[in-house]
Amino acid sequence: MEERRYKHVQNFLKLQIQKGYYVVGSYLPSENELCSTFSITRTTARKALEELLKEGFIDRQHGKGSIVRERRKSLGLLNVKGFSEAVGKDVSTVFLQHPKPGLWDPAIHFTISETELNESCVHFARLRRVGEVPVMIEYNWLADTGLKGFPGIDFIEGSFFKTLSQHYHIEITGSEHELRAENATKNIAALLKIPHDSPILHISVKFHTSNNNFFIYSELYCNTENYPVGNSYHL
Amino acid sequence: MEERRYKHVQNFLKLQIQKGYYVVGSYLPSENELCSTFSITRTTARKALEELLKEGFIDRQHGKGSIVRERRKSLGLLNVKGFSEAVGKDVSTVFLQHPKPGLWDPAIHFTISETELNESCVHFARLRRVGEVPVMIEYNWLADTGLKGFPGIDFIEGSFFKTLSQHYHIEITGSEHELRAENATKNIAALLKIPHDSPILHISVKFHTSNNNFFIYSELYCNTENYPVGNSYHL
DNA sequence: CGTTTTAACTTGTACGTACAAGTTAAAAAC
DNA sequence: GTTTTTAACTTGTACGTACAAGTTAAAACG
Repeated sequence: MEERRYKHVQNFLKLQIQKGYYVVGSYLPSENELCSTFSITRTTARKALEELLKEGFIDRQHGKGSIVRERRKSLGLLNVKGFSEAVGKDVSTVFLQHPKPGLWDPAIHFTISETELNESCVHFARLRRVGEVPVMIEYNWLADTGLKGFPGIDFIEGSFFKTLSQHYHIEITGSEHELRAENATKNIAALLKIPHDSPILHISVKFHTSNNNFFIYSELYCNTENYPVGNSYHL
Repeated sequence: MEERRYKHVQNFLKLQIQKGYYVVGSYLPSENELCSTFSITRTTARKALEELLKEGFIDRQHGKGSIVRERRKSLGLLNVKGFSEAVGKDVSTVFLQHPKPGLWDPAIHFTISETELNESCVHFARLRRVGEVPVMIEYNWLADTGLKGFPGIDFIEGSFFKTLSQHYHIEITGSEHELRAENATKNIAALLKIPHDSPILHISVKFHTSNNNFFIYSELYCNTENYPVGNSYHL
């Protein structure tokens, strides 16, 4: 069975974007250019671009072209409000634990499949601050299969997802969340520099990726007193 | 300027679904049927159906047809896990305040536009329980313009959104959330039957609708001890 | 009667054409 | 030199055709 023509063009362009040949804000080739370079009709070229639009890689502008965009914004991911995308970028991230092989932790709230349990896992933890104030602790686990040479490389622009995309061409395709309000444990309270038993927001996340059967698990602990967690969804 | 042909078909089918002429699980007319009834080509019929798919009204199945689906599931809305969609449906909702004209409440976290402030608003509040255990309190506000005869009608299947869709053909098109972990106030604690100062999850929501400039504001207070709040997003 | 084949449906992909509509920069008019 | 017009691009809509591929029930076969 042969790969669909539109799928071929779609994957070609996606790879170019992932590799950084087209930076955010730049324009992809026009529909007619794609037609001649791939020997296809506009119907097929349009279908490929339409799919990239659905996946959140591009925006399309009538009369102008297809513009590469920050994909993260198309995902309904939770984010600390006024964090990372905020204007005042006095935001810092420190590693509590650099990526390192380890064991699947019982702290993970989502159910881990048999296949994953049989593999070894990589763990890392980070603390995120606004100014000098710590606002979030983030524990992450993932199966270390397929990501050759992973624990040992630096994150591109400090972003794990960006590294996953550019180095391994793996994209986030979805996520599941579980939200709980809890009293901070002694450990968490100390790291967030808040009184013991302060209310904190505990978020358990299971990220789905373009690589089937490969998931990323995160447990987040947020001090929402000054920086609430935000989320937005639009059709 | 004339309405686009595909848009006409799209809106026609959408209205049929909203009015309940096509129930969830039933099939829409096939592409070829749409072609003959509307005197259009398959390209146009497909475009209309493709749009309904994007909006979450239908699923499409190769070789079978377009099936009407529960739209809620396509929206990245927060929901109480094991609630409403759960198997054991011993779930109940009681009104703390039936829909009634009132004032815009300062408890609303999102900014309310000038236009909205100049209009009067409708308020209602509900308590949701699993068995005998209260798990969530929900305060809602909306501008009462356009929804003629609203405060006074019963909710269809107890759902405000379903009522909005079937009676007024207004759909939820997106939402913004702000999440906070807080200590329960005396009032909230009493309603949720939990000790004063227990940690609760406070969610502020601004729903966007198909009716531009019309929003719904909610403030939710959840006891997540036994029923965490869930959310899932898929491409 | 039970199985296999066929035929008639469905949606999916891909071809080609034509014109509408938004954008932009060069050419023409003033 | 400034403004207006035009022309050359872009994407959007809509036409029509053909075949591929998934689904299902009736027809043919054993």
